[in-house]
Amino acid sequence: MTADSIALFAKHDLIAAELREQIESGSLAVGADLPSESDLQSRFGVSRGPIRQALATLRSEGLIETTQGRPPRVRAQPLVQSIDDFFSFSSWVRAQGKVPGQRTFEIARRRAAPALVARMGLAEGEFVVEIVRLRLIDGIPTMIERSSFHDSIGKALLTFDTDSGSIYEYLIDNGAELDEGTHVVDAVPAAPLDAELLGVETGAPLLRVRRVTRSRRGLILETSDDRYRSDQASLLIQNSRNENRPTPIVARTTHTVANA
Amino acid sequence: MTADSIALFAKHDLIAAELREQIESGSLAVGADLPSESDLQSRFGVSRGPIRQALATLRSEGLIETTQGRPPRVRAQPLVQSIDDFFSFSSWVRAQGKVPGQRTFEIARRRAAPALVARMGLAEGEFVVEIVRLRLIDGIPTMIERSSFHDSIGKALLTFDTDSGSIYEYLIDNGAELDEGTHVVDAVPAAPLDAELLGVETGAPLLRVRRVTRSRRGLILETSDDRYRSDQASLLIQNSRNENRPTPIVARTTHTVANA
DNA sequence: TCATTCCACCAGTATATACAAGTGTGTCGG
DNA sequence: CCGACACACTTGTATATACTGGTGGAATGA
Repeated sequence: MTADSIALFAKHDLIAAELREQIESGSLAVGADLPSESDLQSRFGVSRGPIRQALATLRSEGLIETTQGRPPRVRAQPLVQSIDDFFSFSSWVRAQGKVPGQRTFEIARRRAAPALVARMGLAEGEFVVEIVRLRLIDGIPTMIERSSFHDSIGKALLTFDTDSGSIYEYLIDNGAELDEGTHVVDAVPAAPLDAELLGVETGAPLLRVRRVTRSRRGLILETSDDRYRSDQASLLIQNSRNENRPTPIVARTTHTVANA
Repeated sequence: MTADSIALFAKHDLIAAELREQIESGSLAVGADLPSESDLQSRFGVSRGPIRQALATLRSEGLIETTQGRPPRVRAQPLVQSIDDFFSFSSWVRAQGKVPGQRTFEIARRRAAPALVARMGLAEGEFVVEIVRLRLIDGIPTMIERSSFHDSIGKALLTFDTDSGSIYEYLIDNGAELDEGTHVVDAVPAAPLDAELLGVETGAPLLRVRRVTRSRRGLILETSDDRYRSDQASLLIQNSRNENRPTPIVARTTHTVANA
């Protein structure tokens, strides 16, 4: 996990972080019981509130499961990705111990095409910065990325070496408020150019992820059309009817995960 | 929303349900402020704890967003599907005001093939119940479903009219503990048979969702391989870097949603 | 030996209270 | 007229306490 520079001053965040690290490092084995809430209270020297808040965080991340009457348990398959790993290709690949790569084919600042004007809610004639890149994992072509950035943040990209690394991280570091994203996932046939770059046959099925990224105020800052070689990447969703974990876990995977 | 027979006795659940209904009915408009926590305390006659728990639930569902120092606000695009709508094709289609349909091609009880033995963690020679169905939306072929059920619950299906409706709902009503699911999403070319049934060309890209459904105790009760016509259905994921809403929202959509 | 009962422990829920920290408004002064 | 400040209100965080109901193992009895 990358060091998160977000302030973690609250006790429940510190407690959650410590327990999370123990789980991810294997210090708390899969299936093992966590200390009971009262144990955690005395260990961390806090009251029950922060303990429960920390456990709720881990539960929402799918790392533990809780049952009334029993201590919390470490869940099997503690697959968790940080939100950055979902937004950023580079961060995702590195989190899996592999090496991300990219080859930029085009970066241009131009007036948005009519379809893009509608999709991004722009005024006619507004500029956007468009980038087309091939993304690689350990040198293997994996994804074609076509992004359009709002001019306000896109201009910064014109001076950025888009072959050097993560646009997402660059923008975040420069203060861009890429806050929330909507992703629509479907399957499309590979166009001739995409097929050649990805090393598949024309018409081969690709997993397409179209993303719209908004600022906190709802302004659309980026739209993207990412097409993955489906033998290189897939999407994983874990969800539960159990009221203890009402929200799903979503992650990208580099290959089909074993059915544990 | 279907009437949920799950017990909702806790006050925070009742409060969340009432606020949720006000949001979904439009009684609380998008962007409008919710009453402050102290207002809600006096309105519902409870202390601050259950109020905050209810708000946390709505926040995790993406219905509201909260900021320190300001009352909670109703989020734009309150797209929420119940968990049943994600597990059950029929429930999902009906929730969108459309008519689900199904044509059963095969239902059989047989010894599990070696690959299935491994995938479901069975003993060699164990029986499974396998079902192949074409699923339709308003009469339009949309998905090919190949499911394998653990014998313990599968036997009940042999006396069920699998053309009549939702297997999932039938099993739940009969006490099956289908508790959590893992879905792996990728893209595959249409096999000749699938292509014919779905009305697409052989090799056309299909969105494949492979599901493993487990009981609360981790026993694998069902595995399924669902292949969608990608012009009929797609997957939608909303997530946020904002710490207020750490968990994503996942939903199936019947067509590409407009980029609002 | 084995099933049943009992009980200590545990998480879920709820109340009351307190302080820190962010937001927005209104007032005051230049 | 407008900027700076103060203040009321709000959510975030934390403590202390209490009760309810589920779990699992130990003690009990047939």
